[in-house]
Amino acid sequence: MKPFFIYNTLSRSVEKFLPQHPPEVSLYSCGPTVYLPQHLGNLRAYLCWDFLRRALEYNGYTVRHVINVTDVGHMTSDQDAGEDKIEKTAREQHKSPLEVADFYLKLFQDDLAAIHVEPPLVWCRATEHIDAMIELIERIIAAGMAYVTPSGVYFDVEKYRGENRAGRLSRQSLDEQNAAQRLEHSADKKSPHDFALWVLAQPHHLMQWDSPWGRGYPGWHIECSAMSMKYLGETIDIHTGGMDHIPIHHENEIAQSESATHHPFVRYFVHNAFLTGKEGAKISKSAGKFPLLSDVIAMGIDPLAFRIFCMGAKYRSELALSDDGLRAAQSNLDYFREFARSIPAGAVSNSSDAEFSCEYRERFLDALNNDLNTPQALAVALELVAEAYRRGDYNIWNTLGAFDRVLGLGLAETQTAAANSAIPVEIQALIDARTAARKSRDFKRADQLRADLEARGYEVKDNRDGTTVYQLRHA
RNA sequence: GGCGGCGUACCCAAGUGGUUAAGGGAGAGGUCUGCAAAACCUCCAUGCAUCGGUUCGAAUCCGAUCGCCGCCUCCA
Repeated sequence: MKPFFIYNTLSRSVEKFLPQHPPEVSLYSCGPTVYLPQHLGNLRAYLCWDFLRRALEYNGYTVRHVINVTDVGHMTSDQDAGEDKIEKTAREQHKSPLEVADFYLKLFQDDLAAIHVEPPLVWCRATEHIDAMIELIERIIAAGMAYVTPSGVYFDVEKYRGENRAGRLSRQSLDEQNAAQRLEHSADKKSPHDFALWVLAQPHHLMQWDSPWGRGYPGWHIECSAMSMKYLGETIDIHTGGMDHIPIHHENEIAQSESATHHPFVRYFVHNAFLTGKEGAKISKSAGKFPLLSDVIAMGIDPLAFRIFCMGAKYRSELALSDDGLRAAQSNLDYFREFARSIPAGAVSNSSDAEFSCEYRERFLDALNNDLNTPQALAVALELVAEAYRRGDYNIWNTLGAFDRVLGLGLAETQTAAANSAIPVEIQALIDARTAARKSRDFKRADQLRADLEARGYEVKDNRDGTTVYQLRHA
């Protein structure tokens, strides 16, 4: 078994991956706040983690994947009071917070399904884990690392800093962070760096729960700590998230978690770089306009082409969204599918692949295990198919099938659909008529019949050996 | 101001010390074909922002310069 290497933000270096309890791997991904549709940049993040998960599974690991859903406590940064994002949308749309969260979570899950992101073992929602959060906050208070005030329970960052543990992820000392602005509406905080574990005295907040400190709601960071511990244990193998979460969210998660448990919270922190907009600008929800999967589909691009598009760049590199890039990915998708549809039945049932495929298997695994080098893995898969065509030896179906466990393009389904698609009688009649027309060299009529067939969704191709193949489009 | 990242062909993008700088898309030519499609073949960066340096050897390490971007406030 070849070792898997991954970049760990904690050490700022590529490390050999060693889970605590092989072959099991605990994987926690910071999930979205469900108050708006998730844009393509969000989707890229979950594609990155899907590639990670599938690569680990390809290596024989069993992955326990948990994704959280933030449906309370995530504040806007409006200077004034700051409003809960979910509640803000609820007000604007005249819905309840629960309706808003349900609606956008469903939308998100539908998008993930369209790009073949495997569902996690657990989707966990903040509002359904209030008890776990309260318990954890109690542990933090008991450890002397948090204090209760009339406006809320705050984590004592100064005290934590005394233990010389702050800033490990971001490599920034607290003094370097310009936190002056943050004091304004939280005079109870001992230090501007302190962050809320539990918020009190916000009567206008729609979502409130009883707690030992009074009615209120949880701070944003505590949910990830509480839920990852609940489902994956107090030390998890891999925690993923966007680069933007390194300096605040993940620092705080580490601080509060380790204060409570006194042992490491996460072994490998893995962060993805952003998808950038068409002008090289960052895509962000707060900026207002952002591209969605539905925009891609409206361009005539298959959602799975977006999957390939994202596979074409490393998770740690920024990726520039572009129409050309999406179309290039669509070409790749068509190429794989065309191979799957036209592969001879014998090559599908053959259990032993051509010898030349061995080298590709090795290169594919090496690419994945080298810090999840998906662009290289994709290149290997494309080259494998090209070589099969070149040699006229299509006995690579097992290898390609193995690759597709990571590529996630559903090529087996494409093949099955093409093989099982029955040609209706009236279509067969048109085909026969065209064949006859070609034989009598009435090409005008043959071309007319081809156009008819294409209008009905059938693609007509004349192969080298003179036969003609007909297949459903977009199988 | 502080922290961090990036700059590889027309476009996207691998490669981070050592043979001819992956792969895809676009483009050009060709094979096949009645035509087309598909597929395959050939061509497409003596050069990796610029200038220095280290080295037997650098896109890859170091320094400077220019340009772009992110974070430090909600964001994957």
